[in-house]
Amino acid sequence: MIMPATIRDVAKSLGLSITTVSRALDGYPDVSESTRERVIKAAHEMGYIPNRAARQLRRRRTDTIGYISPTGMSRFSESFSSEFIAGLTDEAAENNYDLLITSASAGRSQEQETYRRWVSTHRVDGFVINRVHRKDWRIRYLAEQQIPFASFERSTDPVEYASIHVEAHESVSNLVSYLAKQNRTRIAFIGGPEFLTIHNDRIDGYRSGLAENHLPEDPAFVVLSDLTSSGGYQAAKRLLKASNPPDAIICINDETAYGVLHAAREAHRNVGTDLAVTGFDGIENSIYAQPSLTTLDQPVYKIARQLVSMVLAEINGTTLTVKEVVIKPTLRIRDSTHVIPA
Amino acid sequence: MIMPATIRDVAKSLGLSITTVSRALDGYPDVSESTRERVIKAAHEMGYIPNRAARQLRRRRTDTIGYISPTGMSRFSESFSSEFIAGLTDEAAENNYDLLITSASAGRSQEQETYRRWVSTHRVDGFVINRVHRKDWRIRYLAEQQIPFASFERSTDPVEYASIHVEAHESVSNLVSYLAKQNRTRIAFIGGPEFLTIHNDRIDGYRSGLAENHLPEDPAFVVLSDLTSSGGYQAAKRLLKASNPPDAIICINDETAYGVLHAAREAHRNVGTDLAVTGFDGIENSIYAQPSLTTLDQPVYKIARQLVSMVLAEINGTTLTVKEVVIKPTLRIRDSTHVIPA
DNA sequence: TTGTAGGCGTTATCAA
DNA sequence: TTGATAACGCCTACAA
Repeated sequence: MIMPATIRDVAKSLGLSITTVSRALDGYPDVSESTRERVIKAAHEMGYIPNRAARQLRRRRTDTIGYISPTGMSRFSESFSSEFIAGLTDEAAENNYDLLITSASAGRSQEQETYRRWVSTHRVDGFVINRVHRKDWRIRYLAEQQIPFASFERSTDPVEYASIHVEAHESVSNLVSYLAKQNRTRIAFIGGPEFLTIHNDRIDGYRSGLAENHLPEDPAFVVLSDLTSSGGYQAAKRLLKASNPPDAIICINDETAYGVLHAAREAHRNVGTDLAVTGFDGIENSIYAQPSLTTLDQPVYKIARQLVSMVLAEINGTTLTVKEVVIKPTLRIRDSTHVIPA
Repeated sequence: MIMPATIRDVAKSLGLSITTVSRALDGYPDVSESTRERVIKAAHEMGYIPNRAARQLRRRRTDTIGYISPTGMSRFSESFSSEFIAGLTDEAAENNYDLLITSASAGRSQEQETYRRWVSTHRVDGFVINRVHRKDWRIRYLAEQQIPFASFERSTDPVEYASIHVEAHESVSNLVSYLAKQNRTRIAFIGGPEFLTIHNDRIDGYRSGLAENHLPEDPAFVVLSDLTSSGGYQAAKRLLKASNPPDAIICINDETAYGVLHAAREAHRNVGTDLAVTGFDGIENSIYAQPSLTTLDQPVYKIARQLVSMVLAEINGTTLTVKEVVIKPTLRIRDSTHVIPA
């Protein structure tokens, strides 16, 4: 195995001390511009890359961010995950950070143990958290341990932390109004597990929307599901075989909506006219659904990147101007709610 | 931040040298049993965990295995990925290894760059490779660079490497025979991209099966798709609207089969009687499909674990007794091929 | 069976 | 503006 160049090799080749080389490369101000240029050039030519282990040992940092992907019931779709992970990795890599990923069943002891192990062994400098619960153990734990982290969506736990929130209340409410303007009056909602933040946000928006449009809320029109397409399929089947079925179904996410589309097809309902269906996520292939899916699009990749940059800021002690970022999703109107004139 | 105990702390607390502590914990034979016991006890009590960076620096190893998850066209299903990643992580963790994961579009320059970067910066000690192509750049590259790796499925590249292969030729051939015994004579096959190893294995098995049962091969009955359920849906739609449609469809994987089930429902075909449908993977919820899906089940979690243990063996220079492991999938017969007596 | 001491490659302190 | 030197925590010849 060929040994990579060390900082010593670079220093020797220039007749400089390793101290100077180190500082030139790290951008310290107390080094002359001409020297810095020579150093950077030589380092590049020799293919010098600082040894991570040595740097970590000395700096007492791991240059690594952790992401424990929640699996099990109510998982995210593959395209959500891969976009999210791509965003995390790209932002981390650009800042010379690694991303340590593992998956663990959400809420199970396995998950807790992993967090605890990574924290107690200083395995990572910070965390990104996804799929937040209304009361979230992870958030309380990390805050208490004073470990930097940023989360996608917020819990109700009374602690301060960095987060990105996708506005849902108003957006879903507007979605209801949009459907009401199509003279739809029997609008149903298929949600997720009640402990999820996103469920609460979105169902609240649904209720506001109904109220705003003077539509009564029928308890039979609210179904809890599990964010999967098969869950959505089952839920829709139940809704559609009622004596007075809905003429619109708002789904908590795109996956659920996929299942609804299948159920609608089975029930010979004409999606777009007979029955409007909407999702939430804007996952890549929602446009290829049959028919294409109206959805509230959230920029997953961008969100992931920003979460990493927020954690990095926390790690570096930079004070964030905004700790609670709010993003508005984009309504993408497609055929699943589009009444084609007869 | 509280500093974790170091080996020095442990040594001091026992009045021993750090050398002895180090060797006692690493299981060297030249340390008395009584001393070893004392050391282990004290280390445990003090919550001593060796500092990774220091150990890596000294040993010149990263104790990390890399996995670059291929994304983009023809991606695996979420449940495949999470089972696979769980297997990798668990086996790695048990051996005190980390798993560095990222995702990159398969075959794109982004993927190549990531491999090159991780190799050239000695970022990982070895790789696990998934979704192998018939001719696979990654395999040639890693073999050439002499980086330890193990792959799920094999390419045709003439290099030697550790791998796990799930037998498909005979299994799929037997599957054809099973369907033929139900007096099905018009058996179709929906495959994946031709460059994938699994496509070639499985379609070969399909062809052997046809030959063995003296069934003609109809080119119109072989459709290439992309391993996704929407791909399977499109392919099945085409197959089913033919003037003389198939009475059985063998799919390259479960995801594809899901799409086929939907298409069959749309076409009012009675799956199980009119039309048999089979998958390959045995992903967790294949049993919940409507109807439940007959499939060739491969133990993804176990395979992932074994891949890691193979890489570790390579890294440690242990000679593997078997470099090319072959696993037979289990045929799970369910309702999608089960003719319910009238 | 145990201890001494040197060094892995880097950054940080201090002096020049 | 630069350099000598001491850590960071661990492993491992080699010596005792």
